[in-house]
Amino acid sequence: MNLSKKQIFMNYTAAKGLKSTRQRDIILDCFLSSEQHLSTEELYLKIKKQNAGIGFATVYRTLKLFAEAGIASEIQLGDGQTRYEHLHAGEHHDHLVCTKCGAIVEFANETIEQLQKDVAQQHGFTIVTHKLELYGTCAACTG
Amino acid sequence: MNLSKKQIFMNYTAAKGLKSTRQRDIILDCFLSSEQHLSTEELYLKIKKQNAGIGFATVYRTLKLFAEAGIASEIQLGDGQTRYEHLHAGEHHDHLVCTKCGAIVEFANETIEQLQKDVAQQHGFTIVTHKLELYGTCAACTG
DNA sequence: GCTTATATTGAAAATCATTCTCAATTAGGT
DNA sequence: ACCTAATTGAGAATGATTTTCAATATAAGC
Repeated sequence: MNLSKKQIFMNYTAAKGLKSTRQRDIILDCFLSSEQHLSTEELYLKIKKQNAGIGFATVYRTLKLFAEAGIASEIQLGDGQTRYEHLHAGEHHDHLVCTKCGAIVEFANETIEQLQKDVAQQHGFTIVTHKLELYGTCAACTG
Repeated sequence: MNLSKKQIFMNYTAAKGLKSTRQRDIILDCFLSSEQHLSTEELYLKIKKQNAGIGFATVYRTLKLFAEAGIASEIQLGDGQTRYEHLHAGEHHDHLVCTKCGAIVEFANETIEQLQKDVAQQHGFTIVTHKLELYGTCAACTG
């Protein structure tokens, strides 16, 4: 799976005439081996531990590149930081966010997706993406 | 309708021991007479045209106060700016956003709301709020 | 393997939206 | 009118992200 993500990214950079660099390899490995929903800064700090000397500007740039290449997608969960999650082709999911402990749970619901399409059609919109986030407290924090 | 929003706000400030000021009156009037979804900066510029000498810090502060008072709510539509919309008690709606012309259409769908609650319950979450945005192109821009 | 053109990098400066600081002003109760 | 606390405006400060730019590294051509 990681192999194919790397493939996709290499194909993308090749097609765009971009170069393959040590930094991008390191950042990609680190991203792929990370849990979901890391913010740019969190990933930057993680990378820095293993490989000093990679600037945060490069991490910002590279994550944007991952998103362009289609192997990552940006999410904003209301804490003012952009996070990136792994993107599996054709898949889509939404988020439950615990406002107390910050836990993030993913879910997918085909019926909701379909209703969204219906709503969009009623208003003449052609939907490209959507964002659905449910904010509240998780089981542990609700106690 | 505007009268009752003013009432709600006056009740809120009174209960909190806050004072009623010229600036807050102007900002409230301007907000109430504005279209939905204005960003803080847009509202600030609109106010400035009519009443020079109101600082942007005051507009920021006052809009936050409107949100606290329950007559406005903050929304983030992915353009990096916080927008405020009129909040009608008990009502909730979501947004269709045209990524070409920036048009924003509101919609409400009871079935989706119910499904969200179901999903949350399945994961043990107690939902407080949610955010649903559909991004795509509106009828005019799709052509 | 060396040259060359171009993409990339790191560091610092710049930007953008928003918040904070603080001295000066103002509202509201007494 | 007087006092106390809330409010204001301006600018500084903040935090996340982007840009700039000179130095460096990569891929392609010879």
